[in-house]
Amino acid sequence: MKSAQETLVPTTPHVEGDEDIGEIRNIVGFHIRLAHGAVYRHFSETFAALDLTQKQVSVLWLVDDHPNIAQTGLAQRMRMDRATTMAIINRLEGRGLLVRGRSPDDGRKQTLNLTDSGRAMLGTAKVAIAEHENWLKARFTDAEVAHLIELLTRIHE
Amino acid sequence: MKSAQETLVPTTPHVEGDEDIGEIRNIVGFHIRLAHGAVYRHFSETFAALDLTQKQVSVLWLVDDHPNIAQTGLAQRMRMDRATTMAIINRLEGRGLLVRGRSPDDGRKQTLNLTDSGRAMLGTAKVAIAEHENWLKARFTDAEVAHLIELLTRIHE
DNA sequence: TATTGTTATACTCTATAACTATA
DNA sequence: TATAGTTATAGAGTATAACAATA
Repeated sequence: MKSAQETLVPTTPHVEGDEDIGEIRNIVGFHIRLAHGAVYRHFSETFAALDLTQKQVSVLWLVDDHPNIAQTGLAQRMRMDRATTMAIINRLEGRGLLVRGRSPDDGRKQTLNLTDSGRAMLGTAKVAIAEHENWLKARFTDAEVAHLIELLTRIHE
Repeated sequence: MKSAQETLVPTTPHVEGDEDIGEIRNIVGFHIRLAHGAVYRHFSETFAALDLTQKQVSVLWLVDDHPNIAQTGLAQRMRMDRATTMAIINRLEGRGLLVRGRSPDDGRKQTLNLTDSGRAMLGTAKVAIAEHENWLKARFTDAEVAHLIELLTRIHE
């Protein structure tokens, strides 16, 4: 994309309040936030027609990969708390993309599974994800992609 | 706004629903989202006492680096739209951390500058950011940090 | 007691639309 | 016409607290 000018800010002063942690562009967290925002925006554009968010697609995908998964299992994989997970599940269930069921093993748990409609939606979503990922990966070599994933994994795992 | 579909992909035909784009853990966007979430949560904990968000700290820092910056200039650097920027500025101004002024050059623009209180808060925040960054960087070598920033920059710039 | 699901609540971020003032 | 700021509105994500049912 295009860059904002940046490029400067003369390292500067010794004024009070100077803890000397450097410039904001050297802060890793700042770049993660901006990169996430850029990815989020492109994702939203790509999925506007499907009316699905990142979280919703991830949930559909994970439920498809793990039939009968409980909400807590989903929450762990997504690094979300129960309440946040509930909100997303409610939305997807309301649209008829997945169904809740009773777990035969544990009366406290519920099973989550995709409906036929949900599976069809996931299929379409995966095509859009492939396009989205191509946009994202276009600026990297395969080795760089692998390295980036490895570095990011060290942060969230 | 652009609908996705078509454009691609018959890498694997056959079975319906099989787009064969691999596993979710090979999706770069998935890892960026999880990493961002992990960083966001740690940031929130670190800044709970200061009651500042990532966005708010970034704005304070950028205003300090660019005195008299206009809201639109800030929006460009933060990759936010005007309305989002307004909300953050209003909050910070309400807390007395920055002030709006009239631009002498352009009657449409306003100048943003930190108050003494804002500068003091930024000083404290930078200490907390240093701690937060140390937590984040602990899992990387210096070379890896530099590489990670370089890769992330290619995404958001 | 601990876990799972649930509901209620609240705040932030994000975005769009429409309006005003200025260029 | 275009830009800058503003206001109103809305949806999504995030989180905490409290509760019921089950283990």
